[in-house]
Amino acid sequence: MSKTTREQLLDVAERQFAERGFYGVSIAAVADELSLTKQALLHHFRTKEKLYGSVLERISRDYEQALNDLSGQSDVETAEQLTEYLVQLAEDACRHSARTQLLMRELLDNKRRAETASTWYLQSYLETLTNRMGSLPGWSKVSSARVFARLYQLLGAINYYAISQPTLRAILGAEEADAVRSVFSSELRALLEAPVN
Amino acid sequence: MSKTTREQLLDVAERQFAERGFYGVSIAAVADELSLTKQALLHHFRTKEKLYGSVLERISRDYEQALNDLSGQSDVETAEQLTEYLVQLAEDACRHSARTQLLMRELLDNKRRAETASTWYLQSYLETLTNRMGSLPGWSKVSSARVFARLYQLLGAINYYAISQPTLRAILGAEEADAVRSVFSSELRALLEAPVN
DNA sequence: ATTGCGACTTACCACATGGTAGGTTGCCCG
DNA sequence: CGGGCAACCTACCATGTGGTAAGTCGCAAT
Repeated sequence: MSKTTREQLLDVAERQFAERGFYGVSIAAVADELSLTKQALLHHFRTKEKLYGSVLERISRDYEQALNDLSGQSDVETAEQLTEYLVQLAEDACRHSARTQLLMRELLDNKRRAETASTWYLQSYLETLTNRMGSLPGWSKVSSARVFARLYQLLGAINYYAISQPTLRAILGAEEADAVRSVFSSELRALLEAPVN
Repeated sequence: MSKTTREQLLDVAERQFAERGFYGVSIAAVADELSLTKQALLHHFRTKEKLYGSVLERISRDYEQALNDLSGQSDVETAEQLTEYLVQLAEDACRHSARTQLLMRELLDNKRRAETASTWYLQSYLETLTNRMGSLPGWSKVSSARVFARLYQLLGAINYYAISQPTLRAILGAEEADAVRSVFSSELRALLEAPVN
């Protein structure tokens, strides 16, 4: 049993939106990649915006589930667990670079697309992570703003690095880029363990 | 003496490209904002690509100059100087958020626009900064890959945070967002001073 | 005065885009 | 067998796009 047409369309759309952005993609181009007409696509998603929204929705579902998996793991949260989660996140962000790119674009666009659907997933995601981090031994007495600042710096480092991968490979060359990648996780740990200022 | 039309066009184009990306902007919209026709714009920049290229060129010139200012300052580089430079960079990135956004978009797009003009400014910029950091006392015995990884994480934290500003304000509310911003620099310092792993 | 030129304009065009309207086909269910 | 419906299709359209062609206007140099 193969994927449904709808899912295949979402796959292609996700990749194309990630590569060229909302305005850079035509629904005809998405449909064409599956040898369909754009009307077939419009049959599944009534408008281009709906298609884009569905792509985003699917991603946010996946993210939320990953977060739930983390939440469900245990009550006694240790620094190691959070660290490992973020290290894992970094690797996923690089592996699924299309998604990372798409979300980065969404972050850039959402001043325009304001309010509507931009906040949704980030909201609870950031909330949960901040709470987790704030309840760690070293962070319990720190202001929430400071916890959040540190967390966001880590997320920034991770996501920015993930989307930079192709560029870095071009700038540094393959071997040096791989060398960087292999030490990235351990440097990430160093940042996590850095004392509060 | 006011700005030339050409410069005004570049200003508007820079802002619009930053907000909506290359494909999201029409040259007519740029010209319209100055009450000109799109043909007036095409008179100054022969094509849309040329306009975009000119915007990028102007930005990269400014960045290079800022870097030169850093280079010229002194030979005995101290950790404090680099730290202050990065803190300054973070504040500039937030202040000139349009530029930061545009460069982020360029980073996302340059797999497509491959090779041509994407590397240019980043190349020397990263090179210089890496060398600076690598020659600091604490980093002199560390592999270049590790130096680079740490540096790139810091740049990621800075740039990601800068472009997130409007979203964060929406998610956290103005007062909490301001609170985060006021501790951001000091947390950035903490990351810089974190020991190597 | 005339020429030349930079800075614009209106008129126009080929083309791609998102979307509508109205089929056709094949399958499942009664 | 027949109705309904999902999943496509062809045909068409209004709009917006980047870009060309050709002209106007003011001004500075000869």
